[in-house]
Amino acid sequence: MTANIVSYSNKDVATVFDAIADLLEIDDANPFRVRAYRNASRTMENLDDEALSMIEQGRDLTEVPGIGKELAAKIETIVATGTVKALEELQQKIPAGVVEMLRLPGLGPKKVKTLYQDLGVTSLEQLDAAAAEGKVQALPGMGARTEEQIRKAVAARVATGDRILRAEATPTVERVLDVLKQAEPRAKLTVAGSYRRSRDTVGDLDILAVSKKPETLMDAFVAMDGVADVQAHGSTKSSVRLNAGLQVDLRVVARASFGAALHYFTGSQAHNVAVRRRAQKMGLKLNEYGLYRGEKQVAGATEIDVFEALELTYVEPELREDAGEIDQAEEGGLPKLVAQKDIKGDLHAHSTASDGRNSIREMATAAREQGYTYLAMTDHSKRLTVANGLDEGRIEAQMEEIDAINATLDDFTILKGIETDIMDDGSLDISDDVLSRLDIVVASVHHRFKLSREEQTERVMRAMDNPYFNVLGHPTGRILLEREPYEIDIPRIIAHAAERGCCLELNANPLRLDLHEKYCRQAMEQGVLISVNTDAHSTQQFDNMVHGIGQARRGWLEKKHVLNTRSLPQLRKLFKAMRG
DNA sequence: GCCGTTTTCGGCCCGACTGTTTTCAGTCG
Repeated sequence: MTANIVSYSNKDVATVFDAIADLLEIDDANPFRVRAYRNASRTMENLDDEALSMIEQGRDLTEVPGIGKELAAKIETIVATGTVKALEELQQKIPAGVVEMLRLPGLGPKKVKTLYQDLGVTSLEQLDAAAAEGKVQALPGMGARTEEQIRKAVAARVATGDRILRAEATPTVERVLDVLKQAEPRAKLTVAGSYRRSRDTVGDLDILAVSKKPETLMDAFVAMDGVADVQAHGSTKSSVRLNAGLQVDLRVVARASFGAALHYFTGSQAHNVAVRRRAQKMGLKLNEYGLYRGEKQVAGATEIDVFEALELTYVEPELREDAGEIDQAEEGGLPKLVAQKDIKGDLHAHSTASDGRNSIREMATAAREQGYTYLAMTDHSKRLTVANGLDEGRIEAQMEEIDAINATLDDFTILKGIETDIMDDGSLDISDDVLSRLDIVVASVHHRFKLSREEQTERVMRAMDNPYFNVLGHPTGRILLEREPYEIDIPRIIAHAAERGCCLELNANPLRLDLHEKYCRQAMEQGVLISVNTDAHSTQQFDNMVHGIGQARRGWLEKKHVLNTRSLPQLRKLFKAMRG
């Protein structure tokens, strides 16, 4: 046995395939070959089973849709070595910095190739310098405008990253809709794109409008405050980049096309491709103006019409990722997704006792205003000294305080809880005696993020074995755009939770949205309940539930799959069973 | 590179806007 057994995950395979696709594009390969790699990358990322274990079990990778003989062989090589010859050869041919240029808006594979081959540019810095010196406009197919665009794009790239939190984009969405509404009060306005699909982060914003005066809307749009750069300004489509770096697209269509346009503009691209292919097979053509048989529009005014004409039930935006939703829609088997109104209470919240901003009573009042019937107070426990975590004595005092407040409430209940720390060895940092007297125990990892996958997984599984353990808090510890999840085998955790009968949290904090949708779906399939909690540290943060619900819906969860859609008596019964 | 109730070869979603062109390629979503 060697000391360092390294294996590579589906995620690594996806990364390699994407890199190959980028390089192939620049190398002027067959676009459909490029697409095959892109599709395979997406497929691998969403695949439930790890390729490595599939291979070990002797399963045939070509059974996975979009994976043929060639790609299956490459996957085998990648999971063993982390790379593959095809990638290495392309990397020899094309330097890494060239790929980075591909990410700039306005630059695609053809121009990047020209810049690289004719000017020898291999980094953003070199590109900017070449543009500054006027070398770019001398190239075939490029002019002064291209050069100017490149300089702006490089500056914007340096200033801002790629994507922003969905929650962070919300004020911009509201502001843009407001500007457009004022310009043309009769316009029908909708936000589409990944924002409408409730993705955790968004790369740009897509606004759709129905209006008889498209020019009025377009003019107001490109002239609005905060526009740094107008990238396109047409009669039905415009595109701007805001000062903050975010790109916003506006599309205007006629009423008869609204549904088709909304569907098209909502995406995802992969979903659109799959639906259009279905239309094609039925002898129809789907575009943003409608669904057509020859010249005749057969649907398009509403999304429901379009789906119906394609013999599909309505697909909620959150499910439109080409992840099996089309097959299910054909069979009428799509889930009835959980909604905010189904939530009866929040099971993870903090007060001033640890690091929260509001008292228990204030938190309870705010939770009640959300329409909830219960709230679990789960302050931090003693190991987390920076958050003024509670020891056993303070927990007992808090239990008494909660009893006293509950005595004054008639239609609302505060549950006694704790967010206990999972220690290095998988024990919990509060004694079983005290845990046994609480209504709910949320347990979380707050330190030692760098353990190996095996160690971290074992640690958390041991914590779950504690008889008073109810919910695993923010199971992977990810912070969006900031911190990767720690190494942990979530499918194993899910299997263990199924055995043990305990729950996983979907933390609704927009920075976390942890558990990821993919694992929500896996948990659901194995009968593990998900608790959608805000982890509120102030009364305002109860509003974060909407983000958690969005992620839950992306994870195909129905009301019955979510712990805190249960009434209080049902909840108590479940907790009792967990301890039984 | 994948895929097949029209095909094992020849297809592979579809259209708007821009810039550099004189009729269209490139890019984007």
